[in-house]
Amino acid sequence: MLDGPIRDRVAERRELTRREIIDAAWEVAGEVGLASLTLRQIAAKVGMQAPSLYSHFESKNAIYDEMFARAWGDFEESALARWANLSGQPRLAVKQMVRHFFDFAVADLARYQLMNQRILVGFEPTARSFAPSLRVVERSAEIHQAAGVSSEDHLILLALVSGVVNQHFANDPGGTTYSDLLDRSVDMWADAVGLR
Amino acid sequence: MLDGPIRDRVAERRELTRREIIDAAWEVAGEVGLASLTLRQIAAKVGMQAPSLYSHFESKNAIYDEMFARAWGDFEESALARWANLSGQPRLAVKQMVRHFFDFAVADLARYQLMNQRILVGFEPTARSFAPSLRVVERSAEIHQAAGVSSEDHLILLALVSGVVNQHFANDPGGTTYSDLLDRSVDMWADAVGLR
DNA sequence: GTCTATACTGTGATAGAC
DNA sequence: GTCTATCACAGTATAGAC
Repeated sequence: MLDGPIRDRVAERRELTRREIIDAAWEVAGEVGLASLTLRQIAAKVGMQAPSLYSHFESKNAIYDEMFARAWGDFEESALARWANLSGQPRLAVKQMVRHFFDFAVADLARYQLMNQRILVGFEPTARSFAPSLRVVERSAEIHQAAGVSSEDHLILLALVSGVVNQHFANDPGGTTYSDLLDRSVDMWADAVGLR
Repeated sequence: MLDGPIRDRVAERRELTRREIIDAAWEVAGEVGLASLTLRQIAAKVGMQAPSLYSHFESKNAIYDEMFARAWGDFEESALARWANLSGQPRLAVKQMVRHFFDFAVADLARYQLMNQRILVGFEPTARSFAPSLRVVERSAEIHQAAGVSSEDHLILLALVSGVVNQHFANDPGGTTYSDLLDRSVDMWADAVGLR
């Protein structure tokens, strides 16, 4: 006999379908915008009728919630992996963290809006979906505190980076203007807070 | 006989009604969010039936466009008035400009979203409505150039300020966390660019 | 210029057959 | 679990009486 827990093929299949739906939702969001995405569009993309989605998600907001959780979960995963071996030079380490966030944010407008802006009116992420986001900010705060950065200055760094991302999307999406400005921005901040 | 052009009472009345509608639209936007505002809600607020709005605006986007123009027009008016007598000390002058923008932005989320973020999917401001926005940025660039600030550093300042506003709305709307951080943020930037 | 009436489309969501 | 059929409602927009 085989050891270990018995695989639950039904649950696995269900989870796979949920993932398919979320992937389709991201595709649609990229095409028509996060706010104008409709259940019918998602269903069409995944080869279902719209009502069938309700076998997998109890509402449209539940889909948004899963998208939110997945987006922050993905970022957390990639971030924690990188942050485990940052440069020993604090300034360089910060630049690495910032660059990673910038690249991740800029890669997908809809995802960035869902993760970091309040553009969906009726939607509030559940506590469960919000958890990865909290962990990432917390971990970033710890790293900066260890480097001697005050919590206020940490907030300013986050504001600066989010601002550069915003300006990128607003004024030069697809261009490199703000990507080119990123390192200088961080240097300014690092100089001011006295980071080696 | 009286001199001067004859008043056009009809046109005046029309313009007044348009203004009433835009004011009502801002009220509704503040209540339900910029994107979920409906013509029926605006009409109800102004004491009309929804179709009657089409006597004054040719579409919903035309209403958004007028809101956009009015918002930037208002900011331009108040900004140019202040910028005419800025402090002679460059750093203080920048702080005054930034503080004014921050206060204006933070006073109204819906207005800020319309002015500075792309949250409405089908909407693009017309060239006419976009003009005040361009003039403001242009004037700001001139002032900073006169103070010896490079155009790159000017862009970084704009990013920084927009980032602080964003973090305010995202993390502490109604609070003073980011308002309190604003001066220190600008000082960091001013130190880095060597502003007196 | 404003009204009533209405057209038409699209939305999220539900019921029940299979 | 997916389907068809349908609901109730809101969306923008137009026609025509007054």
